[in-house]
Amino acid sequence: MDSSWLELDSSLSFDLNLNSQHRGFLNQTQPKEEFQTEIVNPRSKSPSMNEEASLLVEKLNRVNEENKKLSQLLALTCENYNSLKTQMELLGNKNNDQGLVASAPKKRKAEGMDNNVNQQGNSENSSTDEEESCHKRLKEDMKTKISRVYVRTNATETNLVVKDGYQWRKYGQKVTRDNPSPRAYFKCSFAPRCPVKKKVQRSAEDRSILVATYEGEHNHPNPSRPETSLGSNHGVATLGSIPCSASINSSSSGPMITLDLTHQQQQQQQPPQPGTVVNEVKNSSPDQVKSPAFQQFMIEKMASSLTKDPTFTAALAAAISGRFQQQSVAGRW
DNA sequence: CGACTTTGACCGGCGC
DNA sequence: GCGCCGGTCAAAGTCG
Repeated sequence: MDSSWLELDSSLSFDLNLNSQHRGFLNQTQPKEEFQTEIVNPRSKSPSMNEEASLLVEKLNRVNEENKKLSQLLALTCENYNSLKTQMELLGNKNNDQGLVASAPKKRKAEGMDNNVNQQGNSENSSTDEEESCHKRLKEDMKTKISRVYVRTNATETNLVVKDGYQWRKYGQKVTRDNPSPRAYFKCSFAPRCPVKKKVQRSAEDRSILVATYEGEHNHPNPSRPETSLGSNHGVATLGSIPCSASINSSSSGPMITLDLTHQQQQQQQPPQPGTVVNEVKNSSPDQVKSPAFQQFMIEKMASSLTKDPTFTAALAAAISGRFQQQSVAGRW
């Protein structure tokens, strides 16, 4: 179990569950079949429109299939996570019972390392690799708060700029092995002692998506962020006790719904992401956020809050109808 | 002229 | 020990 696995897990859980919840939301108001026929019927006037409609239905079914597959993958991933977590807890308890903490990897220097772990590390080599990587990850989590933001941009653009309201100074750029796009390194330059760093790189899978990785916490307020600077179709909702922001954007690839579950956190340390189309943030420190139970709770809260929020439903309806209008206009030309 | 960007060099961790 | 790789430094270049 390494951090990349967890990142995948958390991103999947947000995106996919959101998807399934959207499906659920749509199903609540209109069963899927009806939803589809509503799309089809107005277009049954001409054969070409019929064709187009059936293509759309086909496409919709394909997407639904894909969502199902991904949901299954997510379930499997959560299952794996659960079992690993249980194992880790068992190992942790075992170590606590013995008054031991797993020894830190020998090769690593004690950079920002938890003193307890460092001091108690001893010559005993009983810990497994898995254990070591778990502890390494935990230490890293303690050391820095890491969050990721995905921003859709023009794939042809070459600049690696993610506008988030903070001032950044670029101090390096590298081409990494796993991604042909260069990775840019930024430091927060607004406050002289601000420790926050940012890495920006285009996604290897989708070059139109910029992946910004934030490390650390700003020790100053966002210089350019008025509290109400959310975009026109950006709204702030509360999922139970969990504040978040939601926005609907019409991009070239269609209306996309953004849920920012870190709104509360961002008010303190992370900037908002105006224009963000896909915004997933992994705050790795609280264990509870990672737990499947918590994620399930979040999903349920999200679903109920979204379906109850008239602003959201209106915006969603507008985005969907806008998309259909776009397609029917495009189909005519 | 100062602030910022670019880019090759350098450093340290890690795997073999 | 060696080489690879990600991250950082710092001199040179660019821009307003």
